[in-house]
Parts: sequence; C-alpha cells; structure tokens
Amino acid sequence: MPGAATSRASVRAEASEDTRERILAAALATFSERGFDGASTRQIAARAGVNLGLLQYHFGSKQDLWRAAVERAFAELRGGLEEVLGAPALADERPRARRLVRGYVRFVARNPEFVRIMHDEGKRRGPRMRWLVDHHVKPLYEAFRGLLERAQRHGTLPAHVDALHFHYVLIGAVGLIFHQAEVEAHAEAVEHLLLGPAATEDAR
Amino acid sequence: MPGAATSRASVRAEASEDTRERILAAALATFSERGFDGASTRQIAARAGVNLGLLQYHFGSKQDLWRAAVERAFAELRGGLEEVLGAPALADERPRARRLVRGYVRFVARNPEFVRIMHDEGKRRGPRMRWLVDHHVKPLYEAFRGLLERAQRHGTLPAHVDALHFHYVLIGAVGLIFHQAEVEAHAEAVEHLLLGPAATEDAR
DNA sequence: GTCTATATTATGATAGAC
DNA sequence: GTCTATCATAATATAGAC
Repeated sequence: MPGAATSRASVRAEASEDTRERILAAALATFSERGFDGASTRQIAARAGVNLGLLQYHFGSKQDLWRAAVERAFAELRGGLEEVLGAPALADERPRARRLVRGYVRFVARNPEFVRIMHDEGKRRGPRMRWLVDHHVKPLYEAFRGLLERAQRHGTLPAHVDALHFHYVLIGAVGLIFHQAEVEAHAEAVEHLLLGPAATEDAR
Repeated sequence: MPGAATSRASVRAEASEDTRERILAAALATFSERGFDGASTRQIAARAGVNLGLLQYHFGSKQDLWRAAVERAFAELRGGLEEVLGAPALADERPRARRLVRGYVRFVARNPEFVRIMHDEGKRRGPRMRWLVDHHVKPLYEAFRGLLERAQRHGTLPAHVDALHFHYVLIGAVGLIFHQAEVEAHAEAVEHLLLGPAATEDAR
C-alpha cells in the first residue's frame, strides 16, 4: 500500500507481517531442534513471543506452518547458490566446483536448521517428505547436476562416478559439520577429499 | 536354566525372551521411521503384536526402550567392524581402509535404522544424545581414529586432513545412501571419492 | 489481529484381574 | 507374563470476547 505508510490499516498490516516473521523464525528454529513431532505449537508461540491462537490464524495448521518455514529455508539456499550456478560455463570448471562446495558448506554453517530438517524428513515415507522432494530437492538437484557433469567432462571429477552419487556424498559429508566448531577447517577437508588438493589459483 | 528345557518355568522364560525380542525389533524400526517423538508406544506394541502394558513391564519406560534398541544396533555395528579394526597393522594400510569403508557402507545398507537414528539424535542437545555419544559414538571413534591415522602415516589418506574431519565426512557421506537403491554403486563412489581409484590388488 | 478460554484427541504410564 | 481398563497429561485446534 504505497503512499499510506502511516495509516491505521498499514500499521496493522506491518504488525501482522512482523508477527508472521517472528513465528516463521521461531518455527524454523524449533522444528530444527526437536523435529516435527518433538516441536509443539506452544513452544513455537512462546519463542516467538506471540499468542498460541495466532499460529492457526496466520498459517492454518502445524503442517502448513512447517511448510512455510521450510519454504523459506530453501529460498535462502537457492539465493546463495544461483549466482554461482548461473554464471556461464568455463573451459576449466574447477574453480566453480570449488566455490560451490565452499558456498554450500558455509550456507549449512549459517543455516543449521536446513540440514537438520532435511535429515529429519529425508528418510521418512510420509507426506511431508514427498512434498519436500517434489517442490525443492528435485529442482535443486537438477541445477547441481549440470555443473557436476560439466566438471566431469573437463576432468575435475572422476568421470565414472555418477553425478547422483557425488551429489549425495557432498550433501551427507557436509551435514555432520555441527559435531565440531571449526567450520572452515571442515569445509577445507570436504573440498580436499572430494576435489583433491587445491591449485594455487583456486585459492580464495 | 540348563537341563530344564521343557519345564514350565523355561517355557515361560522363552516366551518372555521372544516378546522382548519382538518389542525391540519393532521399536528400532518404528523409532527409525518416525523419530523418538513421532513413534508412539502403541504403534510399537501393535507392530510387535504384543500388549501395550508389556512395554512398561519389560523396559520400564519409552526412554529405556529407546536405549535398549539403540544399544542393540551399535552392538551389531561393532561386531561387524571389530574384525577389520582388530587385525594387526600392515605396512600398507590401504586395503584395510578400503575394506573398512566398504564394510561400513554395507552395514548401513543392512541397518538403515542405525543411521536414521543417528541423524535424528545427532544434532539435538538433549539427554538422549549425551548418552549416545558417551556410550557409543566416542568409543567407536577412538577405534576408527587409530586406523585413520595409521593410513595417513602411510600415505593412503592426505596427511593434512584431520582424522576427525575424515571420520565425519565418511559417516555423513554414507548416510544418504537410501535415496537410491544401488548400494554397491554408492559404496564404490564413496570409496573412490574418499580414497582414490582402487589399485588392482585391492579389489575384492 | 490478538487475546482467553475450552473442546477434542492422543499419549505415556499404571492398577488390577487372570 | 499377559491382558483390559483407566488415569493424568499434553497436544492441536477452535470459539468467542475484545
């Protein structure tokens, strides 16, 4: 509503938007810490500092609140990676592959909720997982695959390791980072193990 | 009770032991599929085909039932790996490292519950995780570390990648195997990515 | 939009008959 | 040891006042 920044209606709209945001942040954190079943709507409401009834008012149900929270986490991941993925292909795909691995490790370090939720839901057969895979995992993997296969054609990755396997190894390898604090050291270890020692011009 | 194989007491004891076993198996499967909070004692009892009250009778509480189930999974893992870990050191540690990676991947494929539960609990701060780490993860890692550091001294692994990082990469890399069916192909991919191409004499 | 109830259901655990 | 029946609690969701 442009031009009505101080009207009563817009003040209420801003308050409402702020409430939604706080609920979403609290939901992501709580689902991440305790899992879908372990997290209660009361905990989320308390952490957000809002009334319990507002969760139903704004999101309808616990399921839909979970979806909204995951939606937001994936949006942030896509935003961080698409600049790397979107750049035009180079003769030597090595630096891009390294940047991608590092970028992913750093994202995971900044957004532990993401991987925790993926690990929570990733092995279940339930409806939440189906929705997650169809709406987020598949598109993301398709974007990854192009880069991986290019890197293999140029010899950055072993040609006979399927892109799918590499993808799962990378996702899994990064996911357990939280057991220890040294994010950069772990990023370097993952990169080195999966892509070999860095050439000098690859260093950032 | 030797020599009383058909007494009334031993018949009851066998029935009791069978009940315990079925509850444990159902618990491991259910906790794995739905997480600790998502699994209900009623579901476990139903899957085991026993009465609800028997869970409390045999295991005391849901927490203790969970512990007993995890205890059993780790026991099986240890049994499978200790034969590899226990053998005397060789000049070339490469074949042993390869066998260990393959053995672990295969164990995970046979016992998906193990990794699912580890992923469920691995990132939480709660009392279940503390117990898990103290009683099972730490001892297992200590056993692993000796082998890893030996392999590094002999050049099988890059010397400047810390054994701890390698350990986490391996655990994580293997864990997502269930997204696809080709266990052996994934095992080969993990082995190749982490340890390089296999020499001919390493093949099994 | 936000709050205070409250309805409804499902859970972990127990008591007591057999 | 195993069953039925039940308690006490905590959960999601809703109704209705403000």
